[in-house]
Amino acid sequence: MHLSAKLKYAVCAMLELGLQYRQEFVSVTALAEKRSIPGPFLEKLLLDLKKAGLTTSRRGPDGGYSLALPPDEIRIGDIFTAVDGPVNFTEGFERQDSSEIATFFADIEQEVREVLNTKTLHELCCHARKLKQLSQPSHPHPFFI
Amino acid sequence: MHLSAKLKYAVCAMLELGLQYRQEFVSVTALAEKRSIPGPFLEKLLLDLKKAGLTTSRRGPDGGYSLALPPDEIRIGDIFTAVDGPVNFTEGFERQDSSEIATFFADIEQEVREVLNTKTLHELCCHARKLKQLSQPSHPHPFFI
DNA sequence: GTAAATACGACTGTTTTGGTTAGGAATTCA
DNA sequence: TGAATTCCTAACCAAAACAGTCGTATTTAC
Repeated sequence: MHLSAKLKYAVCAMLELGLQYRQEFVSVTALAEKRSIPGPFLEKLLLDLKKAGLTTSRRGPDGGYSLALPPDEIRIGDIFTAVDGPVNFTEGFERQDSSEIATFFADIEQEVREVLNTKTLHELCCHARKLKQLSQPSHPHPFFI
Repeated sequence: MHLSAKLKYAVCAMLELGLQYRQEFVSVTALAEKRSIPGPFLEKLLLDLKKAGLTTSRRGPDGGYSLALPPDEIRIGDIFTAVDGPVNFTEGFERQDSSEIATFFADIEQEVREVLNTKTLHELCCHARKLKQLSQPSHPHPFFI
């Protein structure tokens, strides 16, 4: 079980939008360059995220995309669902001779959903900021100079 | 996120082998008919499961497949891994500019693995037996006759 | 030897994935 | 008004993955 390229791009883009939340709108081109994502592909992606209510956009000069919600109200599972559709482990098991498996897997499916819905974009942003701070401290403490 | 047909077939087959554990070897043809799985496809599948150490086989008349381990030592996650490869949420995020995401998703990946490794084939078998008993009680209690 | 079964590899058609191209519509600013 | 900038939409395409078949070799039991 692996993640599609589309979903990985989506997570990258959402992280970047999360880090720039409440600043200016970010153009598709800028996002694509910053995160090395094929431009036109990212465009469709951001549109999917918009349809799912996770991003919002503005056209014209200085337009671009932005989060539609604060990062702590966006769950990682929401990104999965918006891009790849909902986690579904029971589809195809419903036919009469394996409905036993369907009910068993409904449980597993629910637990996986909870894993994805427990973590938020805000947590990912915090994690990213912390790592960046450790690797390139831009304002070292005076004591160490 | 959905399950491949291959994986669904594998779970069906493993359940059937689990229900018949310690009885005779089950031929691919018999399994395929019982669970409505395309024969030649099931064949490759059972071979994958064998390579992963989950099933064992015997050739010749009265040959067939059987579990290589008792059902309570086979985790649902083992079936996933054998058929579709290991759960991998971090691959592709390792490149320098998104290693932050890789480390964040390593956590999520681990939690998903735990969900799949917590449930065993034995539990699935029990679940199936219970449902079957409820829907078609072959030996109803004398009191109700 | 013959029949029954697995083992193995090559092959095929369809769907999904990853991505491009081209043009239209909205917004801003001069 | 009009030109530049940006999102929006749809059609298109190649390559890979998926689902499944076929043919044949090998092992085993009788």
